[in-house]
Amino acid sequence: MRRYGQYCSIARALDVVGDRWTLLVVRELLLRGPCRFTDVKNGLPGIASNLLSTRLKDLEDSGLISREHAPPPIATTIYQLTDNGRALEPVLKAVGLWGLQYMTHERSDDAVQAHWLAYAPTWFAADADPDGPAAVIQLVAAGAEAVIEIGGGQIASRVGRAPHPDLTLTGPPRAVLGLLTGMIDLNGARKLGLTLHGRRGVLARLRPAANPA
Amino acid sequence: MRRYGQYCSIARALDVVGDRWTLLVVRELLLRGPCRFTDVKNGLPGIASNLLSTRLKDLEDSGLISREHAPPPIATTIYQLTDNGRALEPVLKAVGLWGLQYMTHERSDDAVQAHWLAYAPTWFAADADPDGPAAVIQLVAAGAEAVIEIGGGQIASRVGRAPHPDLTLTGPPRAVLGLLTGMIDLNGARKLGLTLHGRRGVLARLRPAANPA
DNA sequence: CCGGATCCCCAGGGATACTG
DNA sequence: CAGTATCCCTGGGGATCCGG
Repeated sequence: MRRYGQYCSIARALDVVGDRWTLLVVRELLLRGPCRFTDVKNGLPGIASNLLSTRLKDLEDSGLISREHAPPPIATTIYQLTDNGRALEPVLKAVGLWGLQYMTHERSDDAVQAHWLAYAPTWFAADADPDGPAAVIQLVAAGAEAVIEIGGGQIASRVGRAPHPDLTLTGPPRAVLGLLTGMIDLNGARKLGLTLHGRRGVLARLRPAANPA
Repeated sequence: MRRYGQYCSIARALDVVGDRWTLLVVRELLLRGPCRFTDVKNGLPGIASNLLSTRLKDLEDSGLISREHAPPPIATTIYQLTDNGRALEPVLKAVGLWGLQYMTHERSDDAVQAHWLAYAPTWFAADADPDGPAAVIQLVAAGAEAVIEIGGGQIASRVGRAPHPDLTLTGPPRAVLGLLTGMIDLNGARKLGLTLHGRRGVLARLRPAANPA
């Protein structure tokens, strides 16, 4: 990792996480939680395995992730973020919010993962009914699945499938994301190919909160 | 600029501003306001002129900066951020806040600019006395000068010198930054070589605000 | 199959020189 | 002053191979 050599907080931060792929590795570990080398690699389509290897090593040296050798019968290495690694979440949030403007068009050769889409609402939306019952939205896009969990004033996302979701969204990534972020209304999303199963009133729980400056 | 090819807001953002030096170019234009090629270059010690040239071109193509040919007698090109470029400020703020942890030690070969130090308090501090009189702190570090202006609940920073500052801070960068951010108290900063001229009560106006999640 | 290591190749970045 | 042009070199992409 080449350094900028500037006594500036921003430059110092970029010395650590400014290399190519580094922030995306953090994104995957943040969204997936502790996981294996291959899981991280699957979440980063396009990365070369040797590069992921060196990135994980660098991140460990920087104290942003820790590696743990799980004992048999698992017998594999588990990677997870440290507290300082998780402290990068505000950075991912700010970057993600700014990047939303570039999501209005989908490229045909883009890779898509459902949990990338599920992550977006957590940046700027707040639970509009904090005292309401817990609600679960299931996302199915591009063959992958992710879950948005709403309750107690919080919005969280995770990889996987929920047993009994209140609402299931299926369709092209652009339609799913557009509806979740409010960039596209329900009619528009339907026209783009979105399918809804369940109580669509749950969507009202995702209300954009004031964007912190 | 190589693309990640992922339909993810974070990856899309990094496609635009993830290249080396790019965010630091934005930092300079944000802190300096509209300025010339050489001004930007002076604010980015270590960058090669050809690289700055291509970065400015890329940023213009992306719509983050605009270039303006000033008429004679100036007869030079002025670069400045567009609204979308300025919209990156929350990103710089999040990155800068996270990077503060790496500022506790100074490297001997680090470049320093006073306005980098002056920028930090604007990230997490709020004017503790919004109804109080406007106050000005002059920074002098590493031969350069920057100003922090406090008033009306806002904290702002800029390059240069103020005519009648309420307080002037002089000394090694680490001491100046440490005092401004609260990482070092007054006694500690003095021991590191900090000199204060004027009303040091002004420092109480810089009170850390709640860190937005 | 998992978790890498090794090799080759090329584009992007760094240093310097040069020009309108 | 405001950039281009040039050369060199490293870091990253891609494929393949290897030990557990």
